[in-house]
Amino acid sequence: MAKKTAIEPRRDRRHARHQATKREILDAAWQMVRVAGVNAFSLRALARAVNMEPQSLYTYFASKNSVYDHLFADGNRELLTRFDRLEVSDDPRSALRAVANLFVTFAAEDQARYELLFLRTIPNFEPSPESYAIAVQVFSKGRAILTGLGLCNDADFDLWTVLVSGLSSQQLANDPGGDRYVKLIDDAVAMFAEHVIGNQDC
Amino acid sequence: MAKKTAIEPRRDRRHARHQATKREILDAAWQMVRVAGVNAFSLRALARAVNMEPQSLYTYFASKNSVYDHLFADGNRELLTRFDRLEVSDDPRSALRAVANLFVTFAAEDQARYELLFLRTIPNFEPSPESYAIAVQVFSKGRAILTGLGLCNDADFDLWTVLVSGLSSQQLANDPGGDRYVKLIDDAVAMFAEHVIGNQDC
DNA sequence: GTCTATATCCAGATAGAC
DNA sequence: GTCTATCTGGATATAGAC
Repeated sequence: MAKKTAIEPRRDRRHARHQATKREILDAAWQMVRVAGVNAFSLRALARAVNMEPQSLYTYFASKNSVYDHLFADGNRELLTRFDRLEVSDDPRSALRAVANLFVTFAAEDQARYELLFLRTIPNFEPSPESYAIAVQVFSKGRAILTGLGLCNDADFDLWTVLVSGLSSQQLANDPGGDRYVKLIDDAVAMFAEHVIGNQDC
Repeated sequence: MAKKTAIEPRRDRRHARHQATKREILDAAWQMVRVAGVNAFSLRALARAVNMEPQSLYTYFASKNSVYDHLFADGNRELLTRFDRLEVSDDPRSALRAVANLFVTFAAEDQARYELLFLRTIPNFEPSPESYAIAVQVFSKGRAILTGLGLCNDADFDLWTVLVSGLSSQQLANDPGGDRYVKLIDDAVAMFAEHVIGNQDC
């Protein structure tokens, strides 16, 4: 695709403009789902937010679910980036703390994003294969980090995800904007580390 | 209210019939949210399911959110009943296992019910004070059981809810209908019990 | 790429006859 | 208590002019 750039500069400029508008629309969409929730989201309201007629959005997105799909991909890309940037300590406990902090913070930041990425509450939406592939990358990255720390047991990894998803969902459901469950991260990690030590046969 | 029964039998019969129809409608509503999800639920479809015109439903429910509210109360009453029936063992670990099993089983049985009771994904719905009071009873009951087992620390109780909600949500999200996370309950309880022992100052 | 016009359908809710 | 009729507004999506 990149080789066309040199040959057709006009098309390239048009493409860039198109992408910029698309991004602008998606940013507005994020703001809307954050304010009103993912299930109250509508194309009409989105169009209003970007000063367009609802029909014009179809130049950028084939359907409402396509917008959801781009948001889904956005969110997963963001999470993947944070994982990639994470410097993993040599000390397993401190590394586990960092991973849990990263995930729970990401979750607590944005209820709508959490709902979109990790709960399946939107009636006819499921991510496209391309977007889902990013989610798989996120999962693999998390799994790889824990394997690197010497945690190779599948059930123990599942137990780990139980902890971080439990912390995340309780924080969002019972103390949105607060830190009641975020404060439990260190204790939860200590509990987990104590439990799985010596349990591995890598 | 009960004293009116003897004086006005006709009103009472009418009342009973009214309640029966209401129940029938709610049962149909449960079936619908289970099949299509809580967010795809509509009064028109509900009316169709019970062979009524949509407008007739307003004889029984003041609004769509009132239907949600009755479902919310239903679900919490069911959970409360199960807690009340639970025979709590003297052995703390075995009691904790039973509580976790009760809750996670309840959650895994019905994704829609879990969403309605524990996630807040329906745009303009929040439970009425009367319905919410039942949810509070459920929480108190759970808390009382754990206190009875010698767990009096607030943070440890929060950690407990993190575990059971994490098990529940992961089971529903990643292995609906299966037992991948249900199988982890005993291990999770063992981990928790080991961790909180000696941590209490009741 | 954006618009007007339109198609098609669905939603929640109220008024009033029977 | 159930119906018909109706209000009001929302939704996603397509066709075609400019």
